[in-house]
Amino acid sequence: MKYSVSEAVASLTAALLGYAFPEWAYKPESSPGSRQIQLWHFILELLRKEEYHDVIAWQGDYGEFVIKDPDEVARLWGARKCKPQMNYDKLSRALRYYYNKRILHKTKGKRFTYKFNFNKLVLVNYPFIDMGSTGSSVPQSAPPVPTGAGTHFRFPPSTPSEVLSPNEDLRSPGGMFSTMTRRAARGSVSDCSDGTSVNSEIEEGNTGVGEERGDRSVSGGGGGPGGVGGGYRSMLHPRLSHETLFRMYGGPGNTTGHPSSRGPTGHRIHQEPLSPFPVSPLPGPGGAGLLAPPLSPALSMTPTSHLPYTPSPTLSPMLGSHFSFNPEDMKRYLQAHTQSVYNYGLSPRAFLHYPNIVIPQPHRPTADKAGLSGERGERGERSTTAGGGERGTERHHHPPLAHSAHHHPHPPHTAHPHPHSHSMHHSLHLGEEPPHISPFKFKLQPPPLGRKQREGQTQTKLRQSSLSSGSGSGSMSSTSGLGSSLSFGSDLSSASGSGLMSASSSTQSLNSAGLPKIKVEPISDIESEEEVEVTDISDEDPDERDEEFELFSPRHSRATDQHHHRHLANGTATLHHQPNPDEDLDEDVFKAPAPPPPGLMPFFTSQHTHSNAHRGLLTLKSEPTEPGDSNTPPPQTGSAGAPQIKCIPLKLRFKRRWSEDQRMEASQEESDDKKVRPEEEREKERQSNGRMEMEEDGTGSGEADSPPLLVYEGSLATPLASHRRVSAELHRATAQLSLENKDC
DNA sequence: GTCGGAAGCA
DNA sequence: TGCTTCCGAC
Repeated sequence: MKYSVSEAVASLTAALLGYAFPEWAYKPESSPGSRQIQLWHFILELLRKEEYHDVIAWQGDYGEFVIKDPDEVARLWGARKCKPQMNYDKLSRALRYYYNKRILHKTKGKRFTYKFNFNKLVLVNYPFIDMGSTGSSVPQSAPPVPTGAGTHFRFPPSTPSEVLSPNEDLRSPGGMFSTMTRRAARGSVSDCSDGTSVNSEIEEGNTGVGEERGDRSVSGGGGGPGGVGGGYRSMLHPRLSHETLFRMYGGPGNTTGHPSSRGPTGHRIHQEPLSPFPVSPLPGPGGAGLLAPPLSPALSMTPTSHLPYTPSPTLSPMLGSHFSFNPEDMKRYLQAHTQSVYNYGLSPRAFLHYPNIVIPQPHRPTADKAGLSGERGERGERSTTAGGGERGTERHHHPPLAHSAHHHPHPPHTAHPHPHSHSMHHSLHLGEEPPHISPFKFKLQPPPLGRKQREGQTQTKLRQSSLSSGSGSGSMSSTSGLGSSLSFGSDLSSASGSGLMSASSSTQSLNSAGLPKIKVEPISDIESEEEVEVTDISDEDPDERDEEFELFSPRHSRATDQHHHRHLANGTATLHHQPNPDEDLDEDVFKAPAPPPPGLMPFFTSQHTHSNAHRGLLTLKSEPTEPGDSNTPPPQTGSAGAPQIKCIPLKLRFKRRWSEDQRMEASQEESDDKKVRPEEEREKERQSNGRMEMEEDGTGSGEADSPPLLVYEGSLATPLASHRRVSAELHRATAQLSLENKDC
């Protein structure tokens, strides 16, 4: 067809250009519902052509581009669409429509600067791909964002310099072909004769080229997983499973030589799927190959001016070589992605593309009922220890982001109610490796902006936890959420004081550049516990939730603070969201609960809905160790307490743990008090603490911060202060009951 | 400059 | 559906 050629050309062009931008992104076919080129396609076209870089170019953050010459761009667009009257005002209106579609965002404070939400584009273009574990249940087209674009991008763009490494950046398949590419790239962008293709001539003969490119990428070290024949064209099966994706993107670190690191074709797949774009949904001539995830245009083309290195899209230092997992590089990639998450809205899911990244998973050798008790014991011990750095205690809430190095102690998720939704988990288990506990965890470090507040937050009792999903749109200033570090797979339950540590560590991790960074650090139970915040965006307001990055955005944090955080004694808060079906799939990454230990499965399975699942997660996450929370988490707003749980053992268990912890803490506290304070004072304090606890329980004030899950239906709702005591007792009693329900 | 509603077109 | 056009508001 008319596109086959053009596609091939586009593919080639992209390859030659050295930036892996899936050709499908430029194709009309990738614009559902329209045979006409869409504006964003057009923009991409311009962006990928050097000749237009003086008119429009990638700049700033990942996916961010600036229209240097609005009039010219408008003119080109008008020419392209045969709309001579086109002007920037109209063009910009069209761009604004992308806001709600989440295809594009406006970079506030920067004129003519926008950002692509690649994740969204992917979703748009890969409707059939189950991007998230729960993605299947999520509507593809998220609801419009009521708050408008204004609420987005709370994070000032951070400099990519730290985020991107030249190598990574350049790991595009076709760097060496830059010259050709440029030549080839020259097309008539303003050709209004052909509404479907910007550069019709260029795209001619696209077919087949993609494969070639794919091959090149393999040999060229390109970006890609190369191997994957078909270049950007994807030969994906209509229903690409997560497993497949993982395979595509490399399973366990290549260092492990995991089978999953190889593509279907047997080509080695690189673990660094840099591009936010997954394989093209379009069938490729090659047939079977999965494409190598192309580098994101943003990554490859991202600005050069402020980068310490020059990420020329056309030259890749890495040419001809295979990617080998380099922790440093990986880290950078992660950072880039993180940045995207923070600043650009990319989903944390992007981490899925980084098989080598170890997302701490709960280390539960047995992953059984015993796990809890054991865990509990560990925790208890830890709780008494200030900085316990034991590892392997992280728990499940981590989204199954990566599996390679990181072992998933969880048993097969066969019991999972959402086969599709949690396919990721399955994929993670590909090639079941021996249990391995990652000694490191990756934490998303909030951008600078949040830091200040975060510190403030920390100082303020570390009450607000960042990742909350709030419904309200926050102001830039409210960055409390930023302070939270995301710990994928980190354990919520933490020893007391962990929050502080976490906060400090996070702050620490923030570099002067202010980039959101991925913090790689030894897993500390305590820390992990506190970091749990991350989470569940499922409940967020559709609009807000919509943007993945918002998970990390201050706004969320703030909102969460106000409405969803559960404040932990240690200063960390767990957030919970209100279920929202419209959520972006991206969020699933977070949402997707890691498989619970067998014993807990019932609980999870019972959570059928998205939100429920989340809650389940949250519940786990919030597994509280903090004394302050020990009694009862605040009631979750909305349906939190819904009788979805048939078998409550989990909660009960948690409860029990809480109670125990509380007791322990109390004891400890008392001991401490005895040392330094008179009995009377101690008593006073205890009482005070008790009140606080009760309040946090949900029996008191904490409506805003209602914690999700752990809440017991029965215990939660005791609004009256007079009932606090009773409630506490009830909780304890319940905890006891948990023993009975243990086997539920 | 940016936003977003409204109406209209293909 | 995806803009295009117009326009008032900020």
